[in-house]
Amino acid sequence: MTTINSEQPFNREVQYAAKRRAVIRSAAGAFRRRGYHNTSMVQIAKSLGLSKAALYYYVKSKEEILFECHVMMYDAMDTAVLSVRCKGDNGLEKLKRLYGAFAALMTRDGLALLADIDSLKGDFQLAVLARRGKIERAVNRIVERGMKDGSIKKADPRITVFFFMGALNWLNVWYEPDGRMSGEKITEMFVEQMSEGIAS
Amino acid sequence: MTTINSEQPFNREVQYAAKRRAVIRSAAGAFRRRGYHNTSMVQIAKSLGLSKAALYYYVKSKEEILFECHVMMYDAMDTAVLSVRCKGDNGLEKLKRLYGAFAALMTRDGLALLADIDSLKGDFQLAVLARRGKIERAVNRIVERGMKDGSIKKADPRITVFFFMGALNWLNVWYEPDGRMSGEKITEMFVEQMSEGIAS
DNA sequence: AAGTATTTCGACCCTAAAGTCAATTAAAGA
DNA sequence: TCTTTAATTGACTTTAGGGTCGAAATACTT
Repeated sequence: MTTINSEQPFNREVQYAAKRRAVIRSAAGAFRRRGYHNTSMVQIAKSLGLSKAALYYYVKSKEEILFECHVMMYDAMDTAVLSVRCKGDNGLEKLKRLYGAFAALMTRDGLALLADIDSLKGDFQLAVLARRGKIERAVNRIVERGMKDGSIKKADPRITVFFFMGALNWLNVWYEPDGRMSGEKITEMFVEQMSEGIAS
Repeated sequence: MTTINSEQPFNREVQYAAKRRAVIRSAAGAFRRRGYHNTSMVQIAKSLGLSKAALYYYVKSKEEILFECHVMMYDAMDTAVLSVRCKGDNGLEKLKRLYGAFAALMTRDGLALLADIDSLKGDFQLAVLARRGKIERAVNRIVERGMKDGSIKKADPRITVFFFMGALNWLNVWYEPDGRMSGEKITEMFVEQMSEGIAS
């Protein structure tokens, strides 16, 4: 049973999981570029050199792929929130680092913050809404903290957050990895722009 | 032929055009709320008290509806650009008024700046891309002008425009006409936020 | 090499929803 | 009231694309 292989990275489960992740990531890119409904399972399959049927060996449904795309992004965002929380900067500094981390997820890691939440039904949608709410609250908390400690100018935190998170979302739509401007540069400029708009 | 009726607003052509516009507007709202692909022709029809077949008396296809939604918005934006151009303010003031006008189109007039451009094929898509480009260039020009006259701080104008236009786009997603905050208030705060981020 | 488990595929099924049409109803004009 | 044209419909056709299945291929184990 438990041979030496199960300790190595190339046992069955690990490979299965890796391929599954590849499916999700590839689909995420296609969804970002063309949208969920304009991307067929056949297209996703072909871009991986597979047939459509093979896809269903790794995934239960197209909706599940979309769900996992969201989960992947929110996992990464949660991590970013965690990594920012501990350090002892003021609100603005925290927010700048967090915002930069978010932007980097898109420009560097190829993740996408998909808006397509209405294409998810029932529990899938509820779960994603819950995670989005969690992130939103975390960002709100940092902004409020910044308003208290005087590093961020006072305003309605919800609108402030909607504003610069909206800008980030739009990045999904127009950003092309091979564009003339590098992801790092864009990230940097976004942080700058956000920060200039809210610093007191 | 040309009876007195054709001078009145209730002749045939005018009514036809009005109903057609009603179809587009109603669909635009549904597209904004649930997305293009999550809205069926039957839903659009029922929300107007019509059958699906009747819809096709006013419209050639679902894609045409989406196209007209875009056109309606870009017409309104073009008008806003025109109305801002003549007056002799500096770049920042022009931009503030334009941005406010854009936001008002969404919060007051129920128009939507739909992102769903990939659901349009061929000439439809080309036409919309052309109009989007035109608006983008107009906004860019104002920003550049503002950077020249010193009212807007120097930076890459393209990124700057993407940034605050993205925020505007995101408004489509979260704004609900019956929400706790009024459209006027939101518009005002958006202008403020944008302006703070770019004024020199 | 044989046997077993995993992975992949071609061909098919099924359904939601776009789109059509002949027939009916409502409205306008005489 | 009769005629003509506009507006609307129920019932139908079509199709894209998600999802299934049993068989074939490939990879692993002994």
